[in-house]
Amino acid sequence: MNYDHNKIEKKWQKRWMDSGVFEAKDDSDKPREYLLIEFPYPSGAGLHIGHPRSYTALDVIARKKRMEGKNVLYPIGWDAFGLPTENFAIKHGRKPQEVTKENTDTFRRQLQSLGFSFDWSREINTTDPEYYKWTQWIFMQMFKHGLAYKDKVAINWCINCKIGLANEEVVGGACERCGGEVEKRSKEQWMLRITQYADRLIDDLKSLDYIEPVKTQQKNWIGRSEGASIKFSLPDVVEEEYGPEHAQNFLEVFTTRPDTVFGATYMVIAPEHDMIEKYADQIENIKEIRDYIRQAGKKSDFERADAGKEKTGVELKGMQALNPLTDERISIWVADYVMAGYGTGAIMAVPAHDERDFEFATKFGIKIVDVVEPQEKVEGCFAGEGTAVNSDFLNGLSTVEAKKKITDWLESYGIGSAKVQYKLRDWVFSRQRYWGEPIPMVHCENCKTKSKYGDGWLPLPESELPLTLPEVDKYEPTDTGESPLSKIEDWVNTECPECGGPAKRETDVMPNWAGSSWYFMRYAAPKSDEMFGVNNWKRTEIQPDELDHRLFDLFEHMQSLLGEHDVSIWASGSLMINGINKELWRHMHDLDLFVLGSDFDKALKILRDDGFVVHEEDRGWNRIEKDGCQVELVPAYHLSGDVYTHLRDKSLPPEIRQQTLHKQDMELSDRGFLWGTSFKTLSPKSMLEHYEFLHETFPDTREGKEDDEKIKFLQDYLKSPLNYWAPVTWYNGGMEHTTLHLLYSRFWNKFLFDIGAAPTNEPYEKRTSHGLILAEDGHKMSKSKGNVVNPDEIVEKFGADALRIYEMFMGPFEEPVPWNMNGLVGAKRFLDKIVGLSGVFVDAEPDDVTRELHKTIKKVTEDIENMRFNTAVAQMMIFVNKCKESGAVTKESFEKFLRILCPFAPHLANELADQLGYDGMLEAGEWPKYDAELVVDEVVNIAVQINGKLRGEVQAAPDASQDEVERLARADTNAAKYLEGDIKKVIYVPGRLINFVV
RNA sequence: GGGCGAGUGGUGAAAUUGGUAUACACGCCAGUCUUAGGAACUGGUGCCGAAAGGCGUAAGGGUUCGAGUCCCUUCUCGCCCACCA
Repeated sequence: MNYDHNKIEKKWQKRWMDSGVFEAKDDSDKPREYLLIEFPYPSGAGLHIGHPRSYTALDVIARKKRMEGKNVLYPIGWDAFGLPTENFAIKHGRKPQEVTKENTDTFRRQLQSLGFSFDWSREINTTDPEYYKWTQWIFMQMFKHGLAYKDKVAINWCINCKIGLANEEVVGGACERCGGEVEKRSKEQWMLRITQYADRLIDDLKSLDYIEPVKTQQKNWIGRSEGASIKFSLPDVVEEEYGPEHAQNFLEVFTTRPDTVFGATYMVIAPEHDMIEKYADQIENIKEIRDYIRQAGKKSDFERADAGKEKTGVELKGMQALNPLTDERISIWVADYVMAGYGTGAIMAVPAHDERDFEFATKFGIKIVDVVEPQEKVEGCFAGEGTAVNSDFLNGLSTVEAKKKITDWLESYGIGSAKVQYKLRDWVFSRQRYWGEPIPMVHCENCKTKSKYGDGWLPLPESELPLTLPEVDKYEPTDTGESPLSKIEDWVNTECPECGGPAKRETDVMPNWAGSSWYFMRYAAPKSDEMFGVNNWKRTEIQPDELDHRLFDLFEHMQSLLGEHDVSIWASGSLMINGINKELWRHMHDLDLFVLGSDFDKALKILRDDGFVVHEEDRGWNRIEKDGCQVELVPAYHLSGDVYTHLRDKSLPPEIRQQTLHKQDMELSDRGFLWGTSFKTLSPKSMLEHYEFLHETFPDTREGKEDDEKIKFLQDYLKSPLNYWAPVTWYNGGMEHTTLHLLYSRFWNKFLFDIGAAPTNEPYEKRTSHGLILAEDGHKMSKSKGNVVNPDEIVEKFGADALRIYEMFMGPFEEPVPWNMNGLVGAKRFLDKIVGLSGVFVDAEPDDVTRELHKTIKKVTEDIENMRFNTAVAQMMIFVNKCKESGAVTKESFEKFLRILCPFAPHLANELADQLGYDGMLEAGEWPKYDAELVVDEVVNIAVQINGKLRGEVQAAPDASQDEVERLARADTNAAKYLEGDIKKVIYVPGRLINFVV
């Protein structure tokens, strides 16, 4: 029966909006559930038919979870800064602000027409100054913590877009956005030190419920490899000519196979390597080398990376290196198969055990020495693991053993050390564009030497945020690479926040990954002026005194000393609370360090050797002094699961001074990073308990009094919406964001956690991914191909419910599926059939209809949780077919069915329930439960097999005994024919089959 | 070249994870109806065969009473990365 979808869909959308049923409460006795989809970029093209796939999926989950009694947050917003809008605006001579408003209006209307249960009261927009105020605030914190820095780097420059691109935005040597040519340019850029978080970004994946492909892609992207760095000396360099600063002339390389160093018969440096110009006088064929470098520079990364092409290179004449193990002189080559950006930009080449080196050595006739023997003989190059040969004291060792031994050896002679290397690079954060967040930094020549930050760059005072984007008439980028903002003089020229003198603003803006790196937090408190603080807590800027500075330096010095030796240190509780209250400096006086138990003696030795005075105190405590600063060092027996904290008051008995924090308190804790320093951060909840404990036990001590304030802060903090909602419980999005947005936002979240602004170490507990919707021709939908499906037309003709049902039914959620208009017709037909059922009800329905209903409830309930929406819809179709077939269903059964239909087709389900006289909205009702006894059939078909081949079928109860089924099977005339010989064995699977082996 | 994923009717796909292969839907064929609609309804629809039966999950081999599912070899397609030492 056909129904007027347009009329009923509008009606219910209005009711949902007016009643506010989908508005989440910041405080509730119900369990919380935070469901998140990637907020869209409101492009001028309008909503893509692929958007609703992800949105419907989580909408189904959100609606079901609400009916199951959860307090659900399912928010929506706009990731609205970015190039396409800016380019469109330039082309049409309009303001990006206006274009963005139009686009978001269209998107909002389109999304609302699909009936998603978003909490529209929390709608956010990254281009809203009240929003980007906090994006700027976060950047500023990063700067203050040394994670944002300016650096002159070779960047990817898109000639067409006139913009610097992150490595990730260069696809196959071309610009990801416009497909245009990309060249290398050197420019001062703001960089974010994401590499500092590389280890944690990998290690913390373990505890997360992300689908495997996401985890492996992130791991591979970060690309951690463990190996060693080795210094090869350069015997030909004449020391006097290069002065004392060059007394240590060597070429350093990184290798994952230090065990093969005996087979290193030559070395290769990247064309960009600085030793070429440094030793230009020494190199006899410098002209030839420079020619080669020039040619290599002309090639794009893409051409250079073309693995199929033949290797090229030139030998440096007049310079050789010394293999420290064989004492042989080996040649040095420049070749573009070695890249400047990875490791040291130089390698030791072991042609016997590396395919690239093998190819190169074969071409240029360089000696090849086998130093690893494989298990089985192989031809040519062998890159695997085996047994060391021709390697002096390594001979006979396995690859793993040899790596360890040679690394120790290198370390003991000071010519190498174990090293971890990453593929991940720091994040180029500047864009020479207009439509982005202004970077809230000021450059003051006068403060260059005086400021604590050193290079003249100063953050704006927080009170000046947001630094709003000035409205201008012309905002086209320039050929020179200057940002459009640089032309607005009265904006660029400003006062220095430190000395009041003339200063200039930063004119680059942030990339559009910035706003999306923390938006999930903004949803928790979309209008808050105290986003990362609460109530009356004032985040006062405390000026560090001279002692603070010295402590700070000392602390950094210790860190660099210990870090070099791979000794882990954590700062103590006093620093943890500082992470939250920002009153960092005050507590620097009380700084303690925890040192990993097993490394404690080593740490002491290193510090003693460096001139620290170590006073042994009681119970393994050590006070360390240098230059008038004191730091306490405490062994933390982390490996045994406990970490100790302590009180300073020596008059107290030791067992009270030293309180053990149990492992369970540490659950939410994690290693953090502060000024390049590892420390252990407790969760705010553990901290609160800790301070409450101290406060109650020692109310009169100095710390006990201060704890009042801390406790109040933590109590407020724990009540804050951000703390309530974080982390996101389920985040669904595209695989294409795995190594960009998803990684960036994990990085920002970790940083904010470390400084106490975010309550959790990880932003998302669970991550799933949807497949693309392709065009009917199986290709990607694109305007240029003219194969784009318009969602407005679909909603108009078939209705939002039909579109939702179809998108859930079309195939497995995580797989790409081609769009098919006929499939949509089928979905509409299914809905019409339901309307047809709704007419007449019976007082008593057949048993099999009831059983089918309970099976359906069970299957739909389970399938939604596992995102198997296609089979959930199929099962609902089976139920509807069953009802039609038997022509009888009770009102009660049908109503239950409407409740499980509701997440998929909410408009129709509500309309029909309303017609039945259902009181209120289905969304406010309960999710139906199934009766476990009714989900199994009374009688099932049991297959009769002879030697595994199907020969008959009998009916029996699912739990029938083997004897009974065997008897029935023998009575089956068809099967009996095959049962004449000896029966060797009978296999019976209850409710499934019986198999006779004859 | 590396990593991940996938190959099942004419099509999108199911298959309780080792237990009756092709559920559900589309399409197609035949029929009914007329309010010609992107209609509805009924029946049929893996292949060969008149039937009995046989053959069928990319190809080949293996384990098993039994394999779409597990193991080995090969091929094809998709996505991501790509000279990462």
